[in-house]
Amino acid sequence: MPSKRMRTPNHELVFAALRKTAKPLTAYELLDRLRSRGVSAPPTVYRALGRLIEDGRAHRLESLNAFIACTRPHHGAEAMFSICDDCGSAEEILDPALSKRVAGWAHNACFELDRAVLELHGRCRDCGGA
Amino acid sequence: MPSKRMRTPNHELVFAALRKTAKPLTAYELLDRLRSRGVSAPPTVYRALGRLIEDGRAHRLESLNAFIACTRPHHGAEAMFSICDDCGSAEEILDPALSKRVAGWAHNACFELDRAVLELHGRCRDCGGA
DNA sequence: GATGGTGCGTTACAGTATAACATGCCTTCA
DNA sequence: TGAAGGCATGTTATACTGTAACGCACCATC
Repeated sequence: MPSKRMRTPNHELVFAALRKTAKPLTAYELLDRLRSRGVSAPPTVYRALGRLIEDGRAHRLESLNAFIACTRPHHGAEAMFSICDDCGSAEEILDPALSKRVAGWAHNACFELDRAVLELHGRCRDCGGA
Repeated sequence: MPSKRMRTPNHELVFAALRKTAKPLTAYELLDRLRSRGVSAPPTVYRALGRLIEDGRAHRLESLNAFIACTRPHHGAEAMFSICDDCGSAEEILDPALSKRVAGWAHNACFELDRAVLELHGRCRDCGGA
């Protein structure tokens, strides 16, 4: 029998809040935005985030302690981001050559890779990447 | 006139504690280990860590909220790590091709790169990377 | 109608990081 | 000599991030 787990109103509230902004949001920012919708405490937010991440619908940005919606579901744990420290926006990086290079390194080093955290900080095209 | 900033006993205490272990340490683990040496509160540890990082003598592992000594000083912000989720060890990755690929992506995307956070989670050679 | 799985609300707490202010030690330079 | 400023530190308090542990409700199954 496959999983019994379902999508719930809380999951969708959090997901919708993430999608509404271009910037990653912290769990507490999400909480503030959803209090009016009945979300009252951190565990609710964290539980929904955990679920969205499991399901590939959101990602955690480790270097910001923040979360972002993932529109295009992807394959492995290969989620890579560019983060603009000026405007706060973050975008998913899709670069197969880069993914391949990471996998190649792991293979050469006999490292059994589970998850790659790749987050590039700087300034986006609009903010000064002239 | 160059910087007046000096290395102080606190910096060296923290640096020595980091070097004494193979595993990354959190700020509070460092604090516990250094209480007997007179370090009494978080700000002291965080200030020393900030300085060590500025000076290229330590790195922060974003996905662990932990810190590790950097023996070989390096060039840019290119610090990349493999992290074993079994034994807790972390090792610096030196892979020029990978660094180049990251820089290449940034260039193509007109992204002005300041700092790359690259942390690979999995199992090291000893722990199961058979 | 018992049982068990899953999600939720709530409280309390653990873990991570910094603000703000006071003190002391230098160096500089009048 | 001594006033002034920079830097590191000590101390207290607080902010931010994340989880444990409990109890309840719902729903499916048998």
